[in-house]
Amino acid sequence: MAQTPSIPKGTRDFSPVEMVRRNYIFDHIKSVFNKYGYLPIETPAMENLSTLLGKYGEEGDKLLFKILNSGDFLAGVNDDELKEKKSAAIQSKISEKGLRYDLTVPFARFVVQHRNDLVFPFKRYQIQPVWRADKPQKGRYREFYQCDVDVIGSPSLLNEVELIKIIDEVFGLLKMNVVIKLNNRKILAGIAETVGAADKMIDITVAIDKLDKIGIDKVVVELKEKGLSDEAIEKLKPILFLKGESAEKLCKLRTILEGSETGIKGISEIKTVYDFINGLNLKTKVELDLTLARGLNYYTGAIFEVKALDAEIGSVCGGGRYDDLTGIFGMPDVSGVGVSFGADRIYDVLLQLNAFPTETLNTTKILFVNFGDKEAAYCLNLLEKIRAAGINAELYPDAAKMKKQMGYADSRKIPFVAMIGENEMNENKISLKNMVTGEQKPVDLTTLLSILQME
RNA sequence: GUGGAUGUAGCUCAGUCGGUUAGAGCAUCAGAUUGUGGUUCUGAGGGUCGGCGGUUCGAGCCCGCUCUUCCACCCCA
Repeated sequence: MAQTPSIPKGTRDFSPVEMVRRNYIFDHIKSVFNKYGYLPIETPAMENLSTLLGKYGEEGDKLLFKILNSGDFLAGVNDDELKEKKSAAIQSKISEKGLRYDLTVPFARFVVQHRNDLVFPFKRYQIQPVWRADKPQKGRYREFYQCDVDVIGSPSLLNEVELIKIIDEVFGLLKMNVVIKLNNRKILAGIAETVGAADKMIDITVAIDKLDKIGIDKVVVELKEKGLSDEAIEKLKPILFLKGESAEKLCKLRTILEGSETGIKGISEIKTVYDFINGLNLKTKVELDLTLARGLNYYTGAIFEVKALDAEIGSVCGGGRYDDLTGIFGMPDVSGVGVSFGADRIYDVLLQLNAFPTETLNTTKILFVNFGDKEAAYCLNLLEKIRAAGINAELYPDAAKMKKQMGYADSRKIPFVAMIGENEMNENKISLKNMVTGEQKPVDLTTLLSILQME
């Protein structure tokens, strides 16, 4: 063999076993989405770059995969630009399409484009791969699936509550222990306002997000670097060290943020959500986490993040409310909220915890041994009847040696093998072998069907 | 984007101080067994030692560059 072929960095092949497991995740997620009245959509893998650029911040733009224009892509580039290797200037001329980076922005585009055909509030789900030109590492891929649920066109906090319920139900079905972390961008804005650095909200949230990891001293250093005054930092400190249960924290926070209208609004939003979910029978803990920031800057209200409790991995689900995502596409004042399940990370967690059900790969119930053309033709008739009864069955395609055909059944873990040679054909019988017990006996078709259906 | 590690058969990995023809287990294929799998025994195939260049009489081993994979940071699902 020449060189073994390979696939691009950060991408993966999925074997049949892996696909069975992935479908196990997708099927459960879909069933919950459907149950709450969400409808499926799909959008193309590639979007116009104008749709994608500028929506994910500067970092995000760098992580977009760009698609080279077809045909003579250098035609519009002038010699000077080429000679000076001005990548940025040339890029916009040679590439006008890119692979989608998430499902939310394409969804916003979809909503604006089809607004006249949609009924609002529009509840949709979308399960498709997305691509990021990130450096791959543990739990991070360049091609991965997101499972998005969003409701757009309704400002009601009942939607937040519904999403929390959906998260609770999905992870309940998958038997995964998780904690839902909840925060609100308005509170973060209120904090920034209160300490007198309203314009530094993002910097403040990113820094306090690291509090657990790097400790207060380094956070202070980082905030100073970002240009926050000592005075502001002193005001911020008591907020960072708020202790207690979520309700208690909220109460204290309300006093601190008194002067900020936005902050108070954020608190009352969170409180409303809590009041609703307290009446529900949630298995998952919903924790108020003031350090939860989330990078995407289009969030304006609630933000969610779900962490697996029994595995060291980043978040397995995240999302939030965005008040004006469609505004950038010319449709202002439409509020939406949604979350995204990271199927690949959920997969990694379940695998690590050995939490996949076992009997998932027995796709074929019975294999017919091939003894030659005459016998095979006879088997084909039987197969038709067996399959009509809803049983997965196959005939070995070649009249290979018995050892080979039995070995095939064995390694495919097919539980039954049917052997029909000249004798069986004459007697109108099927020699049925149970591959688990090794037991073998001649049966007629009716008996065979009832044995297979019992399993 | 920054820093660290890694790469030998399809897979997991040995390979001494730089020294003859690079090994093992698993997997694959064939035979023992022409209508019976798993277990066993015998045999076979399979290598650009990640790639390119350098040092050397001689490189899987030393040096440089590059790519891959993994880990940390940044960020993120």
